[in-house]
Amino acid sequence: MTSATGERRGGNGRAGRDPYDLAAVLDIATAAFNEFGYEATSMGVLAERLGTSKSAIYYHVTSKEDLLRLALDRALGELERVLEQEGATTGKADARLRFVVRGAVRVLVDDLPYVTLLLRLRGNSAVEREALERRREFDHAVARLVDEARDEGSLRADIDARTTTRLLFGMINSIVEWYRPGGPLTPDQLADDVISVAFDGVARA
Amino acid sequence: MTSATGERRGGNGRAGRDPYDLAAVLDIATAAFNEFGYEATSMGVLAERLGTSKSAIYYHVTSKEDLLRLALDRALGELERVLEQEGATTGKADARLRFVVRGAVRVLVDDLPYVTLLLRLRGNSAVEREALERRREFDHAVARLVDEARDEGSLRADIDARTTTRLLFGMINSIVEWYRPGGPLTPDQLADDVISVAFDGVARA
DNA sequence: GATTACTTACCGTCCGTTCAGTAGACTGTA
DNA sequence: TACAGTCTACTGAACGGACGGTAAGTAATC
Repeated sequence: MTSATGERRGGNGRAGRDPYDLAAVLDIATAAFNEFGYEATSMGVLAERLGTSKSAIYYHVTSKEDLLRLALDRALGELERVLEQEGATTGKADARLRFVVRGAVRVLVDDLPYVTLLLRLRGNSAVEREALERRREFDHAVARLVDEARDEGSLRADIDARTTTRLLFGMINSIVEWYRPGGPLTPDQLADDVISVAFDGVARA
Repeated sequence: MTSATGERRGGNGRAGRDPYDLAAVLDIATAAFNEFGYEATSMGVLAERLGTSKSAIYYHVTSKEDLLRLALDRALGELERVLEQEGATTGKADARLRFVVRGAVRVLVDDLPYVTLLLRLRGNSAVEREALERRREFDHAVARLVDEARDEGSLRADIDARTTTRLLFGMINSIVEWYRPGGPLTPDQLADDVISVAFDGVARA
């Protein structure tokens, strides 16, 4: 049996060996899923990278798909948390939208591999479809913000709100394809640049 | 033996049965690769969708990877053709950049499945790495255009040119994730919107 | 001796690919 | 017109290997 989070035991009961680190397993699994693709990543390779055996993984996780579910849950949880923060719920719509964009960029950078995995989903299994559904709800919440900011007069009204949202988040999400922490661009600078380009464009003002 | 294009014969020699349509095979294969992911698409499913057998496919193509190569070649060829057109080689850098952006959007729409496949590559095999290399060359050509447009004074200079290019093409490439031909937005309108948002931003002018 | 956290060995399935055989269309010769 | 020969374009069955997952046993810790 698995617990609600999918971890099999993990805690420190009284007897037995040292507990191990589920987070480390997830880190390595997520990195491999991103590197090879979920389907192309074998449990054997995963075990090798973890320095254990395949069956050792199955002691803690019920299936390969369970690893995927746990990883996606983390990314989605972090993104959803942005929408719940005060900056996203109070104030002018324009400021709330900018807060959410900045928050999304931060989550993207802080949990880069997890969000990368989320953004590459295809929906081939129940786990993937559920994650896509949660992602769609996030997108809708942002779309509502865009609508409000438009009504408020902060955003241009000559382009469809849905298209605006999609182009906006297309730009944001593409960050996972090239940004690597530790480079010349700090997360805060990146967020500044994204907001600046997204709201004011690349042309000279 | 395969020909240079990877097709095995295809033409009409004198004897034998009706030739068949390689383009149709590629269409179906590309659609399936996009739907399930390349690794997760089995030759059996492909054969089923084509209404033939697995081994019939192997008469025309040497391997599953060959199908991938042919599909990627098509997408890359179309993108590279944009850079060779007159609008991309003569005139002000700003106009050339806008021409290339518009051309890229058009290729994206016209060959949506093929470009989608290209944009989701991971680089797990030689075929994928070669395609990524060609794509990188395309990106570099665009980056040079961005540089020129900046020097010319048409683009803002407060943001790194590389970051600008990436955000610009992040926005453009994200189109494959949501745009579907036949919807309310025509390809030309889409190109207009992309250029407008990319160059002038989503904020009210 | 109870419980945890494994290890080694293995199982059934599916996948990409191959191979032997063959039906159908055409050509060349009589 | 007949029919052997040649070529294309397949079919159906099979193969080796890899993969996700399991079963049974065991060392470490309480």
